[in-house]
Amino acid sequence: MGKITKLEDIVSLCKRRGFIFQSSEIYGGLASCYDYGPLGVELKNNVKKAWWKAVVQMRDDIVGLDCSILMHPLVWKASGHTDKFADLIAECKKCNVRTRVDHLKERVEEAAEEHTKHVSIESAMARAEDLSNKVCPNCGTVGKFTEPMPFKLMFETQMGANVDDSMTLYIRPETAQGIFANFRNVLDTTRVKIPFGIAQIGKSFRNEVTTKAFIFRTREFEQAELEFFCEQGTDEKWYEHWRRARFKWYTDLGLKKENLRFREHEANELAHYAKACVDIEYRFPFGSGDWQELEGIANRTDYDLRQHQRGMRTVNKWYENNRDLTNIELADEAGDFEKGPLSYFNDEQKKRYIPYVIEPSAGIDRSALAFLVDAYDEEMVRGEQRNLLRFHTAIAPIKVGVFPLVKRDGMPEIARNIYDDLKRYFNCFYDEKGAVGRRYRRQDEAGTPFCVTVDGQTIKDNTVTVRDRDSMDQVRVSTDKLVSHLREKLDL
RNA sequence: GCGGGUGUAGCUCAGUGGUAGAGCGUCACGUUGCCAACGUGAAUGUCGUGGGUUCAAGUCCCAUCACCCGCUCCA
Repeated sequence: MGKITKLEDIVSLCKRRGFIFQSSEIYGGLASCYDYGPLGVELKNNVKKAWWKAVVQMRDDIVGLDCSILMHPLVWKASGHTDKFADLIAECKKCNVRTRVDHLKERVEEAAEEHTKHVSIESAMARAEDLSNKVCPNCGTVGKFTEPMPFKLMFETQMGANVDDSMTLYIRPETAQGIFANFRNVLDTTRVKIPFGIAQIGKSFRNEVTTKAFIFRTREFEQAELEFFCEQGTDEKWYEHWRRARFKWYTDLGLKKENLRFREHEANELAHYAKACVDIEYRFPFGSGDWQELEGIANRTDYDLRQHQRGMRTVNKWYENNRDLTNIELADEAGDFEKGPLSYFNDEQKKRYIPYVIEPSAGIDRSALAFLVDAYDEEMVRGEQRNLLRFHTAIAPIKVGVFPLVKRDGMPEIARNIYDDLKRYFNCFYDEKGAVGRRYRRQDEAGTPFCVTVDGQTIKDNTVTVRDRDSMDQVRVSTDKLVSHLREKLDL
């Protein structure tokens, strides 16, 4: 690992090389929002492609999906997000530290209420009215709190141009619910059989209480989520399967093993729907909170599908309430919920049931940054420092650089032809400016795995040199074998 | 949201209330036959933003925005 020891170094590298810019920078920036530059968008797209290939393309038991970001409001009522995706926070007037109200403890030492849960704002408000005996966990002051402030973690927006006739919608805080909402459609149209999965990549939005830390926790972010449906009883086996498979995905794409680890969730930090959850964390090379979550793998049980069956039974009530979610209670679960509309029928066993779900949920932005940081390297070559990004070939934004050795004797024309040919297969970059060594180094900094150079010998025997980024070694390859040579090397 | 810090060229950073700077990078021309060579030249600045004090503000004051560190938070 090179000299990246601070987050600022990463921010600087990302800016300098055109990977990531601050959003709206010319207007002074917008907190927590970032843009991907020319190299960054290639990197990010490659990360998404690699995920899709491993999770969808290479598997017979998983299909893809791309859902709209705006969904029916009842989706979020049923999923629990409208109630439970809101925290009530009070601030200690003495030390100004904010704490979730449900985390506050009585002054009298009570049986420690370890199992904290998100609850609806209404009930939390009712329960939290009296903070006079609560202790600030930071400074120990008793009963000096501000009024509890509700935090809405979902973005809201209006649908409908006519102001009088518009409806408040939520911008999805996770892609998962779109998958659950389409469970029936996929069953009916694709001949999948349990166990099977549905995968989706897309943007999600959360009003985090605090953001900070570059792109690790942004309010707009991209997720790659798989909902893998299986029969209850097999869920633990599949949970183990996906833990291993997802960890391997990161190492297969070049992340160093010593920078990756699992972190099991304790029982008291599990989400309201989860039976088990583990994070895959990456050790970013800076600061104190260096291990950061890249992906969480959760056993969501049959919670979501059962909840949506309740949601479907609530539609009329919602409509009668003028399409207003407030003061609406989710309909009770049917007695025979296992035979409901989101159930699965196993034709061999003649058995109908609501499947369990294993959910690997990866942060694309975080992963892209981990790949970037992990690939960064500095080394001394003949007394000069060489900066390079040792990207896995699948991740590298540019696959091949194409150069004429010098800008004469017909070399640029030949190199151009080769470039025009290669770019049909790979993302290539043509460069004829300045000394060739400089061009090599520039591609090293962008992480380009191979550079093809046309030289004097090319004119005589139609061979070119192919230079390897990591070793800087060169081999001569006949131009008519160049595409197949690079394809093999790049595994494309 | 609290405390601390930062904000000047694409990047890293100098800059004493009085002409806006360096290194690296970028571009052009020449040279250059394989790893950041050299020469000549050039471009690039709302000094984060807005107000105030002053004859004069990058510099002093106020507000604000953004980022970093710590706390806090985090399905």
